[in-house]
Amino acid sequence: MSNQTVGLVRATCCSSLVDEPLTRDLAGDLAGMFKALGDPVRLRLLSMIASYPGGEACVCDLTPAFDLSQPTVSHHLKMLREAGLVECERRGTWVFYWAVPSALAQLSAVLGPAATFAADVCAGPGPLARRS
Amino acid sequence: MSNQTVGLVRATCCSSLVDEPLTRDLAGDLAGMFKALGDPVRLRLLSMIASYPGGEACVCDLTPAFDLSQPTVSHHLKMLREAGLVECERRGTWVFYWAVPSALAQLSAVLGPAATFAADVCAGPGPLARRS
DNA sequence: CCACTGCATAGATGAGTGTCAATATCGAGG
DNA sequence: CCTCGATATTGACACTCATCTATGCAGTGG
Repeated sequence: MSNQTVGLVRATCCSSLVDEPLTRDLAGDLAGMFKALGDPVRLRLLSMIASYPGGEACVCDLTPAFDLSQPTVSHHLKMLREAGLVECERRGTWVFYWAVPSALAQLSAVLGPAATFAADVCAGPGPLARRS
Repeated sequence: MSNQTVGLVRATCCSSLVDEPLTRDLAGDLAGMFKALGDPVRLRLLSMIASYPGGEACVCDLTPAFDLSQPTVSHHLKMLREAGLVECERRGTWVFYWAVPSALAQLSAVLGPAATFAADVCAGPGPLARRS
């Protein structure tokens, strides 16, 4: 529903932390994605994938960048995949991964309004009204 | 330090997933915050706090909303606090929590560009070039 | 057909996490 | 002071997770 701002992807309509408390279901879905990002290795993996020329990267390019065994990296990629943050495709011997824009946009949109809203209302961190 | 854009807090300048691979340090910091959001209870807590009138909420308002013991809710609030996502203050008998805008803005900023970038380059999810 | 390379899966293990009951702490009010 | 209500802390326990080694599976190329 509702018109989407051109050039700015709004995954699910207007869902934000500040508009109203998240429903149990939505919170569960979002938490699943955030949890996938809650590991330095996975965050770097996603960043490497997204920043690779063409927006996709081969596993053979990612694995050597970590001091981890190949199965461990493969495991983290699987977590990102199951969270819906990346997708992959086999091309001959190699497997290529790319980020899922809509998923990242949804997460960004959930946090964005909360940040700007709070920044508007109160200048800087801290409570707005100090009723003793 | 460093000047902040008025009305829109940009925690660390222009850091995004797609610009370049995240450094080990930054990935660690960000992952710590994402991990804190990687639990449905904490996500709902943050949402309830941020969406409360005035942008802050008393613990006594939050606890009854969950089918969890009071210590458990207190534990989750501590996690959010240690991640830098919320701050709190005691007022008499009660303790009030509010969200930290700059932290949420930083997380949103890290994901946002990645989403719009990828959305621009390739229409919809999927690899851009299919070189067999 | 066979060996080799790239990647995923399986099983094991130590560290971390979410939850609770019990207890401590902190302010308010009599 | 002494008690009471509101939060935080502690300690315990089951469960999840990050990591490894070993193994399996899919393409490639001789």
